[in-house]
Amino acid sequence: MAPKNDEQFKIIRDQRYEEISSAALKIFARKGFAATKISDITSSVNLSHGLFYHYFKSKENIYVSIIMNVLDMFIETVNEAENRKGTPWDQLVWFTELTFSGSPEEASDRRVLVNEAQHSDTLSNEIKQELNQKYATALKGIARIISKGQQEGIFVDGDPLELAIYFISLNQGLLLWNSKDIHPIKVSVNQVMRQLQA
Amino acid sequence: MAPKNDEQFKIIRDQRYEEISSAALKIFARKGFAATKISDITSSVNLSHGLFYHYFKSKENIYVSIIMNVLDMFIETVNEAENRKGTPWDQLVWFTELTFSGSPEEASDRRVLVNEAQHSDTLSNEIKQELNQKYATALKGIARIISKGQQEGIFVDGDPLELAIYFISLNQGLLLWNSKDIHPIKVSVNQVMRQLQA
DNA sequence: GTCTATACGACGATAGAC
DNA sequence: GTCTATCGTCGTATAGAC
Repeated sequence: MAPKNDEQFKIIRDQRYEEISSAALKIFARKGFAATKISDITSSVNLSHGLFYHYFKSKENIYVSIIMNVLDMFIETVNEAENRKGTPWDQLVWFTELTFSGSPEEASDRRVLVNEAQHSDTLSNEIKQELNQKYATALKGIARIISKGQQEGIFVDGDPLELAIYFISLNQGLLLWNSKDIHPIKVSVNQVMRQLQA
Repeated sequence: MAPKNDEQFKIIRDQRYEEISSAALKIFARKGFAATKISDITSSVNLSHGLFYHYFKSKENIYVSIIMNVLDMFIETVNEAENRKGTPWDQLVWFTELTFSGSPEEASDRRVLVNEAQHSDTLSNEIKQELNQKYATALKGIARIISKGQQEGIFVDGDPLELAIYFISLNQGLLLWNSKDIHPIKVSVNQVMRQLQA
């Protein structure tokens, strides 16, 4: 009986889960894993300390789940770009525009977060490996697009995987740049694409 | 009397100071400020816990002093490039080669460290401002080189400061890339310079 | 100058009331 | 399901012996 209540509970629970994750992402990105206190998260969403642990097993647990989620979306975006209509050039332009569209803060936060996770010593090797694997998957997608573009003669010659690394490095370097408070810029897609132009 | 002893003490103290700083840089870069324990630092250089505080006032103190030092060296390198013989192109090639020469780990560590410091919420605003100012100083140096190159017609058109940001972002993105354990690459100076090429 | 021992506070996680 | 109260641990910084 009352299956409807169960479902509604689940929906509320899921919404709350998302709300907590989203707030936590921002805080983790800005303070780092170690410096982030559970109370930082709970106070930002009006959640009691105790109840937090009904949603997540531990601090590491929420941290890892957030990062995996970000990486999955990253892979998904690359796949969308690859399956899109248009030339490889158009596909990467679309990807770049998407990377720098929307709130710069959110994009920066995601980047900073993943960056810290990949680099940090606090995560176990298994998790870091899984993380790197997801990242590598996305990278290979970019490399495939570049490779196709090379065959069509619109991209510069060279190892597609290496070119993908240059491409991604510039993208992420720019994202990180705009998270600093020095001189934020409106990223020019053309300038980013220059790097690959034949 | 015994001024020689005093001097030798100072030399030993300075050497020890450098030794601690150098070890701490590596650890801070890999674990982040918050996750780094004083004992991590002291145990890596065989220093007792108590004695550490004869060298540095606090954990934040050593952290900030290391970062300021890294940034000063960064500015110094840009100045050297600018005052060098050769075309602006040669100057930036030299700078890029230097950036990726030597131990990739050390270069990555410095980059990761400064990156965290610039982004982190734990540092006071005064310090972050000083830090950003140093960074901006270096950036303006790069911009001047680019501007000169534009006048000579060897660099692409555009706001020199913005182009400097692209240039630095790519450099740093690549440094961060090589600090990940996915697919380290030997950075090609030509590929980096493509971005500025007229 | 170098060490050991300890004070003191902070934080993650849990227990248990409602 | 939600809260408050508390435990246990860890880590910075200091005090004080040698």
